[in-house]
Amino acid sequence: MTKASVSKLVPRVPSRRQQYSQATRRALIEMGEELFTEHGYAAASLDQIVAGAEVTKGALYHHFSGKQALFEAVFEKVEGEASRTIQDSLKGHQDPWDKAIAGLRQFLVVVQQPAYRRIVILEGPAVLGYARFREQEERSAYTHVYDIVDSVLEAGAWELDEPMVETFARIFFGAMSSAGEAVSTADDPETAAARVEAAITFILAGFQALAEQGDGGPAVADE
Amino acid sequence: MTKASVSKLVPRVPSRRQQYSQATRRALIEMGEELFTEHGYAAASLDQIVAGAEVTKGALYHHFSGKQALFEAVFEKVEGEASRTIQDSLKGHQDPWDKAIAGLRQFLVVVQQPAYRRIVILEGPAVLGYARFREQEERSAYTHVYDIVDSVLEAGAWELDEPMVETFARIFFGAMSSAGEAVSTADDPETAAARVEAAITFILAGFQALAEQGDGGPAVADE
DNA sequence: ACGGCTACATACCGTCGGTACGTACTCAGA
DNA sequence: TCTGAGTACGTACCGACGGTATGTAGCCGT
Repeated sequence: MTKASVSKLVPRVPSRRQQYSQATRRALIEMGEELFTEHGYAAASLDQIVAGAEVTKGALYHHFSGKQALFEAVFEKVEGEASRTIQDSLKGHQDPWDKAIAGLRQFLVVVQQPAYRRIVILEGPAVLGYARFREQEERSAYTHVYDIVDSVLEAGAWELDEPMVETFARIFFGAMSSAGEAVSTADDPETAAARVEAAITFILAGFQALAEQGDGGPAVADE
Repeated sequence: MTKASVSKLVPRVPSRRQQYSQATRRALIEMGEELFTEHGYAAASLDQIVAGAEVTKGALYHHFSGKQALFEAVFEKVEGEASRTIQDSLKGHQDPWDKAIAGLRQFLVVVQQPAYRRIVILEGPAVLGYARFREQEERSAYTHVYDIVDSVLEAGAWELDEPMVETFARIFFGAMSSAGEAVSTADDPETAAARVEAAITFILAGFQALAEQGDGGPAVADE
């Protein structure tokens, strides 16, 4: 085995040069997050960002292929952090309904963070385009929603195929994004969040009621 | 009464000059709709738009204060047309549940139109900002959703205050926007739409089940 | 020790949104 | 009918911004 192949298998201490490089990269992403959050994608200029990170455009274009690539890196960071806090909130819950409520609560917290609102929800789709936006989403926040919805539907003992679960997951994800946005812009976010929780709980209670009365589950109408 | 005041009270035939002016204004909005839909807000340049409308930037800036104002005019047109078709679809239905399904169906049709998807759903919030976006929305599509949700909840005989209805309306609006987007990007939009309809119908059935078993309705938890 | 390559910095370009200003044409009033 | 004023544009230009081409200092393996 050659030395080169070894260096790819065992974790290596990054050289000082590499450490510095990673530091400037992080600085760019952090300034990007800050300025994109504050001013939005279009209004945040690269000159501002590189000035804030105390580097030049040369550095930026060395690390990223352009403005959109920087935004994507920022997006990944914000989305990843949010996803992680949601995932954490699910631990310690076994009952699907409890998990659903716990995840909902944490999501309502996340969605009030300015960076998440602006970068992920508001400008993410428009800047990245739906395709890339969903690609990113599927690997993080949406996954949790899907899992939760899947558990809840399974608890109802309905036998649904994957696309149907997917449909429910999309619906709930959209519902919660919209609700979250309403919460974060409300005069009193706390009671607004409580209302959303009540509404979702009510919808879930409807599921339970249907399960108890032996409903056959959602049926796709024939054309 | 002076002649001037009369001219403001009775509808007047617009002068030839005014007619021409309105024609160029419409031409600008139409080209804006076309290019914003095809390339997106940022990538559609004013030069392209005025060239397509066969006028110059002078004309554009005479009618609109800038690019964003033009977009807003386009937004209003697209949103207004969509809203009207939804409103039409509600006629002839009395039962709240029927109205809900009819409205949902038409919304799923509307949301597959490229102009509505791109301009209203995808880029609307980012370009106009949440505040103005919601302002526009409240006057059109969202209003129908609110009315339908209100009817459905009233049919359930729950006594909900206005903010609670508002919360449900937001949730359903978000759910349907997201679902609609999923439908329009699906390989087979028709069956995808059928799935969404089944899912929403199922949720509404849950409401009915709760109503029948005398559920007290959604309750906001105390802190 | 040294050649090469990484990680930037500098200078510059084209495009785009926006503005300032000029002008032809319309239309109400004398 | 003539006229003056205002509307509805057209033309020329500007600054800012994203992106590129090129130069270079310093680390790093050999």
